[in-house]
Amino acid sequence: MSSNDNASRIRSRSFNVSCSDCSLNPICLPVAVKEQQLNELDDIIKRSKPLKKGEHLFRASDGFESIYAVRSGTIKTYTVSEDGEEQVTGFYLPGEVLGVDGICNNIHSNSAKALETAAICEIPFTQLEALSTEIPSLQHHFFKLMSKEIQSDQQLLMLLSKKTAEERIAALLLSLSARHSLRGLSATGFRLPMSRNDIGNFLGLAVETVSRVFTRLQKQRVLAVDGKEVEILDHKLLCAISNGTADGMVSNSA
Amino acid sequence: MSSNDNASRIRSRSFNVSCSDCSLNPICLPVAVKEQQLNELDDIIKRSKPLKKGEHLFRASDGFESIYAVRSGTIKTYTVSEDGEEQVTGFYLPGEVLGVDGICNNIHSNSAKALETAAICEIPFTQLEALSTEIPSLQHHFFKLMSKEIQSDQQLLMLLSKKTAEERIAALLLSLSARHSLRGLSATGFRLPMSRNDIGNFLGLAVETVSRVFTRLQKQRVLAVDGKEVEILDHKLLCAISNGTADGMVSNSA
DNA sequence: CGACTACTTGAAATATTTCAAAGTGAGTGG
DNA sequence: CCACTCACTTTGAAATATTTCAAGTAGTCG
Repeated sequence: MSSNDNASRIRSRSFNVSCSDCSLNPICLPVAVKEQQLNELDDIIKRSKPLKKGEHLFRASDGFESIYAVRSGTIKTYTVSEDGEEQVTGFYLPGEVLGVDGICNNIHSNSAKALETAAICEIPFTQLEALSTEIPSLQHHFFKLMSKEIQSDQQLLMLLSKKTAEERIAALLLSLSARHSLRGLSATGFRLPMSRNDIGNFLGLAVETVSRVFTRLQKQRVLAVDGKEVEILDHKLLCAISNGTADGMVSNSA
Repeated sequence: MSSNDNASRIRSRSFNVSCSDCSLNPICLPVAVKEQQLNELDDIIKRSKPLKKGEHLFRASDGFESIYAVRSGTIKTYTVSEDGEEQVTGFYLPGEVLGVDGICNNIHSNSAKALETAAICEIPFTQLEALSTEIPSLQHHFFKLMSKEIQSDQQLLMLLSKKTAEERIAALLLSLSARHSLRGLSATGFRLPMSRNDIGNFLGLAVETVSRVFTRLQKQRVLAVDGKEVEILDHKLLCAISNGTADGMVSNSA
């Protein structure tokens, strides 16, 4: 609808928002750092001009230098297999950190691309490591952050190997919903920044299947979909679908 | 064949092998620690009596206290979804470290079970963190280790969403082969410590499919399989199969 | 406005699952 | 030491969800 919905457009000045002024600071790296040490973190963070839609933040096989926190917009990460197949490995919303896959070999194993205009904070890893030895809570936060990445990958594994198309899509929508909610945004209505293709790729489904599932979920009155705009009409049922308790709707209230 | 192949049997004394005496030290945590500091690492490691086949090292929802390094044997990790479905998330060979998934919520999200008698080093995480702030190379190693876990999960993702049954199994066999090789063991002949069921579960396939694929690969002379014993007869072809370059065998020598 | 890409829908093709049953192996107890 | 049981594995045939192929529609951008 609103052709002017550049909510995520970055005003030029905002390049230099410091962590202490950033609205994401309660869910981003700063959570791990005390007020007085925030400057130290702030000092190593580089904020360059926003990425435009389709631009790469880094590419697989690039040398690993930094990790990145999303300030606005959405980033998708993906790997390309030897035979050229693309696999989307994640979608990163504001406040989320990406690039940690590069640590183990000093080379990025994913590429990262902006799905829409995106402002990014770059955090040189060597400096972050140094800072982490000084600020144990930052070190700890980092361990947690990587652990969380592992967990979310593993949840996705479960999704891909066990679930039907409906379940996978329900799970993705619920994940996005929860993450929006964490950011103080609507948990029920939001815009999918990625294409159907990306969704299918991420979930291991053909585009056509994604499309069909959206249609089915609309017929069931679980969703209202209008292009990229999604509204969750029946959150409970969507949960049920996501964990295979659908149809009969055992409705184990909890 | 050899009914006495208890290569992995632990002699009672070996409970207390220190890191400096452990044959795995070039591939395990000690790689990150200088000779003189090895004692400090050694001091926080607990070595209890070996797990017997089927015993749990920890269970999902257990409080997270420690991470674990496998000294001998094989550990499988798995999660259980709300609806009770099990998903195998990994197999851990000697020298590999597991349990890091628990860091982010202070609760293990996986269960870990011995597939055969297994000796384990337990490393209390709080102490490891403290030590990591003192030994930057240890901190770095840890970041690497977790990063590697992320990468391997992501490779598995690719496997599950893109690949055929043949490709998945080829990839698993190649992974095991490479890891054996890294430990100085045969890359071509080894024993699968896990059941066909575990393989199928891990790869997102029905047991029957796993069985059928093994049979097919044998007919193609790629493998010789005798129960849990596997021999890779045609490594090159197995690689080709694993990345979808099979049949026509484009044989892009490299 | 036209060209392009993204999305949707239908019908046929297919790989894998599911169901069913038989074969194999290891471990236990007589 | 053999027989019995139980769990694991293999194999076949039918069922099924998803993919693939094909075509049409909608939305976007120059």
